[in-house]
Amino acid sequence: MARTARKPKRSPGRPVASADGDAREHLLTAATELFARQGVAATTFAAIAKRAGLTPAMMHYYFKDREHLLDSVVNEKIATLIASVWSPVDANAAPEEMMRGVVERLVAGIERMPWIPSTWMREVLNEGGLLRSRVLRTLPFDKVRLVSAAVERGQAKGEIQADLDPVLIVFSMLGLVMMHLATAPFFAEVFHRKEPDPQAIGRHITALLRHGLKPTSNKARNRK
Amino acid sequence: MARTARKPKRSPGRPVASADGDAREHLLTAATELFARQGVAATTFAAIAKRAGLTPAMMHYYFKDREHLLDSVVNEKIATLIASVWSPVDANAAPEEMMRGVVERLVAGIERMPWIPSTWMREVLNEGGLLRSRVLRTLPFDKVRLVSAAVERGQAKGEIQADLDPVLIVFSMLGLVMMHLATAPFFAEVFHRKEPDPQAIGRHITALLRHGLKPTSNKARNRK
Amino acid sequence: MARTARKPKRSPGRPVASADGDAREHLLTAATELFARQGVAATTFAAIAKRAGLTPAMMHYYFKDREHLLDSVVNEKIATLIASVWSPVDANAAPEEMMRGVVERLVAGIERMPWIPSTWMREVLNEGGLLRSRVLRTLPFDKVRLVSAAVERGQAKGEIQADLDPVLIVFSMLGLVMMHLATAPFFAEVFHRKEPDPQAIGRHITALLRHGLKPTSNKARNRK
Amino acid sequence: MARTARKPKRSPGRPVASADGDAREHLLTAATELFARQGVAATTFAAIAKRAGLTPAMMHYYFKDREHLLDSVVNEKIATLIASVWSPVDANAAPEEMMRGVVERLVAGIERMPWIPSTWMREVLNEGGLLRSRVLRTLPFDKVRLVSAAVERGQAKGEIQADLDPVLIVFSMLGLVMMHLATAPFFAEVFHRKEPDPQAIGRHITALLRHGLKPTSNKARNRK
DNA sequence: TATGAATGAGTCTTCATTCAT
DNA sequence: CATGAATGAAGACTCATTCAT
Repeated sequence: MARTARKPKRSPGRPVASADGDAREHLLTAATELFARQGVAATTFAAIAKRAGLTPAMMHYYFKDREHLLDSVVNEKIATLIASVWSPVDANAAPEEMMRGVVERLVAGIERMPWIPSTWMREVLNEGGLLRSRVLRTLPFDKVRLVSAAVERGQAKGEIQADLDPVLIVFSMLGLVMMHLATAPFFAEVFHRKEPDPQAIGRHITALLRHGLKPTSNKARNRK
Repeated sequence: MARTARKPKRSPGRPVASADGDAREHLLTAATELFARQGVAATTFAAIAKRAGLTPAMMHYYFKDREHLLDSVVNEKIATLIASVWSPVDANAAPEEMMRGVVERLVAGIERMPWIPSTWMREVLNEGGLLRSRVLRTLPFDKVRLVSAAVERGQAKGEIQADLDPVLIVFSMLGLVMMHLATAPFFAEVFHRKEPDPQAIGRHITALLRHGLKPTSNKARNRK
Repeated sequence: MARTARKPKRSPGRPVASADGDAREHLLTAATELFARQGVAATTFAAIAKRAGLTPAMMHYYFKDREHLLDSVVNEKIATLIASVWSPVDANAAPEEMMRGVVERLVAGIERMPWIPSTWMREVLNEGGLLRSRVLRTLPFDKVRLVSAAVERGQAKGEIQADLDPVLIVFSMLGLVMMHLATAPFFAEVFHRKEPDPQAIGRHITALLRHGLKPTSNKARNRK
Repeated sequence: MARTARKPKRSPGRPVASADGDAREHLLTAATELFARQGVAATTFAAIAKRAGLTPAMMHYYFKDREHLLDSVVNEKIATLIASVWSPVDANAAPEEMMRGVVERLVAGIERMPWIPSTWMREVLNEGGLLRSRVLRTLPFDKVRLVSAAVERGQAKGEIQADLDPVLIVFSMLGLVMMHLATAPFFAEVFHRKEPDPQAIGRHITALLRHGLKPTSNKARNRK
């Protein structure tokens, strides 16, 4: 009896949701949330529409197509974040300064779009990720190279560890941020601790990047 | 559901593929490879079977259904790797020693199972990952806590940076390995460089964990 | 499960069949007819849809799945018949009167839904019948007990044979109706006679219930 | 973990079940039991084999085919019962005597093969029943006509109600037996009473056939 | 006799996509 | 803009059937 056979009513046309007007934005938001939670492949048009209180047909009205939906997510959401993170990079800044800035802006951006880290890990970094090639086209390689070059200069001056790969280190830095933010729920689940807040994670990563495991105190330094 | 006599036109039952015997192992291998490349959700039974030169029906013959297939992957493959990484952890070792061992064994294990990092990131760390709960059950929390405890002891003795979270650091360490190994193809694709080999990545991570960005030379140290 | 863009070659969505509007009702009718002829287990979604000039997918559109379809058949069709048969039963009527009314209304109902007897025998009375538990929930036991009680009163007054089981007799009565109506085609097939019409069967059953094999004695005849 | 992935062992050939030798008979028995419970359409070769402790392949070894299995069930089991019921019919006996004999032998036969009533109702009487045409070929129409003829003679002599159809009455008689025996579990389930035993059902039917609902008049009672 | 491996066909079900209204 | 109806193309899963061993 709990089972309810669907008896479709015969009354077309009257809109139901998106009372505030921007149905398209609602749909895009619903899409990003589901993508983060379930991954792109597992998210159906119907699910997105339902979450926004609309019908699957509306998805096609606004986005035409699965491909176009992904285009919209990347171009209207992810590209914006990327730009906000990398645009301010200044060629003349010190490498550590650059990196601190990038990390800070990334953390800030993710606080506005919490669905980013999960989606990034799943759909961009992973081989076969469904947003990968789209996102790749929006990456500001020139800016990234600016940072690598700064690191190399720092290594030449003896201010940065020579063992580090100057390109990989950019990945390490961003990857640590994404990974820790993306796995915060996992971490909480596994260790039965409360989810670490972004700020705490930021501090942890900064500390790690600055000095690695080694302490900076005189005591430790003297003991060596 | 209708069970009526059904005479096949073509003769079934003639073995065609996997003449070398262990069809099941072939299928499992095909599955892990596709899972790594496309993700679990996007990998169909048919695709796995085809890759092993068999029919979808054989997937059901050996694994019954999707759930059981995932069980098999976790229990027969991932759990083995996890055990090989964590079992040797010795409660009395120094924290850095412990962490070095874990990283080494993990890198070695991944060299035998290159599909691990991608799958781990996508299906274990990610919320909604399809192997997550299964893998969680096989994690040796006691061993992980051993490492955290060692880090805490190190911090108490002033040998390890106090700013680091002793539990998060385990995640950072393993996450760096997984992330760099998983994104090696991405890295190569983005920067048009050859894929970094696991050893190089290992050295990079070790260097980062030891000292962070700071160089270890006297010069740098003195300057402070 | 893989959700990749899929551009249909041929244009979907063009309504083709059941232009007269109530596709759902058509499907339900097709279902009951096939259930009666082949049994529930042997009736596929595809067969039902085809009979109504639609596609299997439409079955899922209207009924979600097999379970819900069966729910619909029982709740919207069988339950209605049952109610029409038993609701009018009056606690104060004489037992023979009650039974005559039930038989009459049942025969009348079956003339509107000729698929009932076959389905009832196969899917309700039979152990393992696929509608059994669903139908059971809709049976008006209180009304049935009213009849049994009336029979018992009749037996106490010596107006009804004491050898009869007052509950079984309700089954005998309904069973005779169902069985004779269900097996009318069988009967015709076996004896190469034309199918007996419901009225003829009704008279036969009434005669049998009244006096069994024995001819009406003078005494009884006079009493009338 | 409860989930057990099947790891087929590689050891062919050694029989497991049917220690007493007659595997074929075991399979046939398993088949009839499942047919009675679930119906023919819903019973798979695998299910039958499993119930007999054998593999589906053995079903084909012994019965070749689904069609041949049904042939075997009818020819080796049902036909035997039918013969035992009808063979003894004596052309010269009184109609009531004939019918009493048929009912008695049928009840006795069913006590040896309790799966008969359910299967008969589902697969023989019902249109589309999967054993129908096969069973039809084994029916002794001459014997059935003997009974009808006797009933007609009885009606001519005024010893049997003229309102009864002399052919239908044979159906009524056998149908009552089959139906009450087949629905005994249903009856018990519905009324929360213990399953009526065949003897009680036999008495009920005999009483009903003899006099219908009417109590035995003094005259009739005295005649006995 | 008996088994395990293998297969093709078919069933249920989901889904992206289209279109008339 | 929005909906409901409709469809074809898969995907998971089942099963009768076959064959080498």
